[in-house]
Amino acid sequence: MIKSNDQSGKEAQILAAARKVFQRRGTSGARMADIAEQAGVNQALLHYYFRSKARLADAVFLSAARELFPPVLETLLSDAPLPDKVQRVVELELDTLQRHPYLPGYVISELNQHPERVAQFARAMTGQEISSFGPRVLRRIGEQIDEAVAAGDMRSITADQFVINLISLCIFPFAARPMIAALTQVDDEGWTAMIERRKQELPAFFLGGLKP
Amino acid sequence: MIKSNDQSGKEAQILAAARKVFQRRGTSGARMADIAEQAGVNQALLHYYFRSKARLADAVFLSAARELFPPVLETLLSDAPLPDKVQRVVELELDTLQRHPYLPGYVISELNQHPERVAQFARAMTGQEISSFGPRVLRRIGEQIDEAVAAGDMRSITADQFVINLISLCIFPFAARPMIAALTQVDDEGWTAMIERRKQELPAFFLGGLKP
DNA sequence: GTCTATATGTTGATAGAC
DNA sequence: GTCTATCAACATATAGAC
Repeated sequence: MIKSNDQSGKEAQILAAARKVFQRRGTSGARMADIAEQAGVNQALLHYYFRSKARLADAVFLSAARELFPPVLETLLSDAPLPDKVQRVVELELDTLQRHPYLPGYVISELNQHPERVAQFARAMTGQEISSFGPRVLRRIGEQIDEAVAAGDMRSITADQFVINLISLCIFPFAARPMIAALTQVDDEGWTAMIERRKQELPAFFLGGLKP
Repeated sequence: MIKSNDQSGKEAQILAAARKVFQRRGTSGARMADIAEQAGVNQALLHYYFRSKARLADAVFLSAARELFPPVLETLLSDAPLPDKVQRVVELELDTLQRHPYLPGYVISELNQHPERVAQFARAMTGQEISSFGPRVLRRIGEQIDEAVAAGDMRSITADQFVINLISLCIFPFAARPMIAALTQVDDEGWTAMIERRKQELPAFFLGGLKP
């Protein structure tokens, strides 16, 4: 009965509020006062639960990083044929990002501005060290590429360029949404429509780029 | 003889230092003291020349935004055939970003975290309003796509998806460099090599994705 | 124009009542 | 566990000498 009075879920409220504020303002731009207000609690309570801004920021970053990549990496590691994987990754990622539009920009900012985040990111990819996971994915994709190339179904491409191209096409539009929206002059509805079209067209575009 | 004593170029020194610090730390993360130190001048001098941190940050952002996009947009607007444009944009952008690796992450951060930047960005695209420039580029590309489709050289694709795909493939790897480097476990040399390969392979990949 | 010294304002964090 | 009040540290900005 240690945290008896926390059925109200203050801790969860705080974390949710922190997610919102950190993702919009970045770690340095976020204010503890704003988080407290957003959570509807007193600022002192943030420190009671999370001790410091840095720790709270760590918690938020970790959960964000875990949301962004592991599902994709697991899909890429599965036994499905390559074209199916592409199809699934596009759907999975675009769906996730439509629900969490600020995630990519936030993760990119953090990773660029706070070097220590890189190691945290690596650990967040899975329980294990990235040293095993990243390369394992790339090896698996590489094998499948080799098969497809041997069968005459695909031009040769390195596994890392394959993966980089795929996630670039999925994630960048969300990270750069303000730019793109300005350039193409679309409002929120137009944006949603554009993303929906993208879900359908992207797999064909991506796989077409690899035809022999 | 108003700024007689500025042949030493203190103002330029400050701006250069500010660029460096803002691009690495973001607007909120950057410290005026760090900029002063980096520039080798006193902190009061920053205010003498730029009045406030906000104005200095504006100057830096503007120059960064101007470096990132206008050359690409002008290339896309030119009279060259579509495949040539793709080739040129890839070279141009990858070269620029190799020289300024932090640019994409910085611009993305700013645009996501500071809403007022969006309007500044729009103006920075060219002397004119983006309201004329962005759509003009898209219209021109759209025409060329239509021609290629009519000639049976290309699958149909909207002009905005065309441009989004192209800049995604060029810019994202730099914005997400820490992620990608962690995933693929490449060091600085490996990174450079990967980008060089990319310059050669990307145009074919991109155009291949549009074959009928 | 450029510096030192200092004022002013924020912000993260703690003490202590309830 | 949760709050109010307050502290200590830092960051931006200004005053004023040179």
